[in-house]
Amino acid sequence: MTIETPQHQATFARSASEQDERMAAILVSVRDAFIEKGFDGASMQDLARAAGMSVGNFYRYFPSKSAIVAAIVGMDLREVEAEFATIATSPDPLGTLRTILGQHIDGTCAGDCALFAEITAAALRKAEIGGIVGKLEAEIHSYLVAVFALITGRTHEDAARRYGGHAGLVMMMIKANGMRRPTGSKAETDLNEMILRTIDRTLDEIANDAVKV
Amino acid sequence: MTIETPQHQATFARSASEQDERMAAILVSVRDAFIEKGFDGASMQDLARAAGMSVGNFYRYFPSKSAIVAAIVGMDLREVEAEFATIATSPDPLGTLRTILGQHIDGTCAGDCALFAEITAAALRKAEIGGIVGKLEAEIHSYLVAVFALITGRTHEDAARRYGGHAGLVMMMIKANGMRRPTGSKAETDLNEMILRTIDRTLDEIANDAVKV
DNA sequence: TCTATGTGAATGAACATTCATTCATGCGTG
DNA sequence: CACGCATGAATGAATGTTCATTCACATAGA
Repeated sequence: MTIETPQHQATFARSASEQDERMAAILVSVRDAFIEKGFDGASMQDLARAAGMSVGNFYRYFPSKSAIVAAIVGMDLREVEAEFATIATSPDPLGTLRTILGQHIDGTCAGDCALFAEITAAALRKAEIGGIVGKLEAEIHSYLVAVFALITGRTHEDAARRYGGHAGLVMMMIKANGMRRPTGSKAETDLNEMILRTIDRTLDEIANDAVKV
Repeated sequence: MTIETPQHQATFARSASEQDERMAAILVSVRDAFIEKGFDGASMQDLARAAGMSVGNFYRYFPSKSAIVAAIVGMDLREVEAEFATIATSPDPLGTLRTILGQHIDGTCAGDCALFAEITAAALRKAEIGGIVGKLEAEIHSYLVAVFALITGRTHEDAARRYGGHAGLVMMMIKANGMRRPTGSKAETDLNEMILRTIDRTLDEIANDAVKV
């Protein structure tokens, strides 16, 4: 079983967009393998099998495990960018931000949480991955600050000075929430509610700090 | 180089407390190896070397990696228990709790954070470790609720119902904070401050909810 | 001597990485 | 159109390494 482009087997020399699609499909499969076995736990043969291809061919796509993580993180970043684009162009940026954050908290998050935890752990150990993750987080932080600037009518610099901590807190909560083991207990829903409340308050604090018109 | 008890080579047939000390010393060394290489990344020979003993002998102490994690978590639990004992017997439980939580946030945390991240990730993957960690977290949660009950003059059940989410939030923030990569940037101190503020507010909310006398 | 404590070589499985090879297609030539 | 060749895509066996786990053996207090 091989991963195939929609119209089977596609052409031979692949176009750039076909390659992108291919890459994305591979990353999705590989992600599952990482979730199941962990960064060090997943062998290259595991990953190749998950991607539906031979080991040798897999090495044509990724020269190392770190490269895979970099690719996955890059894909995540593109998703986040899309979300922030939605927020920025929305008639009600704050409301849209709240909605999207709420979805991230409530979302079953399936395996993404596990991957999050896995990558976080690896980032603390391998400098290479630490750098990649650090860049991702810095970019998300900057996007958040941009939204805060938009909401309050402040410059990006001013917003960064005032709300940098707020942005960090929101990110931390989303991240930490994602790394919880789902238990289905009352404690879980209690905490969920508490997180949402805390995020709401944090955003309120910013909204109430908008420059007067 | 071998790890030795203070008076070299110790006696032969060891007393129970000597064994405990030995075990603790081994765990401390092994912890470092886990921090450096990760759960899957650290091999049993790595761990044995870190503990300053032969592979074969190491297996006499721990039959598996999971057993090591269980032992480490058990040690951590005993530390946490000691902290909560201090809080519970303090003349000002709330103040003492604030102080201890503050220390956990400010603490350089050295490698403990990395180990935290590592164990969290492993807990999501290996059911065995998930169970151990889940128990640890449940116990800490219960200790926190007990302190909240003490502070407000409520029963444990009532406190659990009212403040279960609060306890979860505090734990989550301590945990998430511990897993951050130290950057030394302004964003880091901003977030630190924000976390402390959020914890303070959470505790205030509980303190203000004490039963009237 | 007996038993708790310890050693480190040995074993076989799994691992990352490489490589000789095959496959399938596009393309130029006749 | 038919033929053969160049080339990107894919294969999976081979290589040397590391791993978890076991085992035969050593040492030293009791």
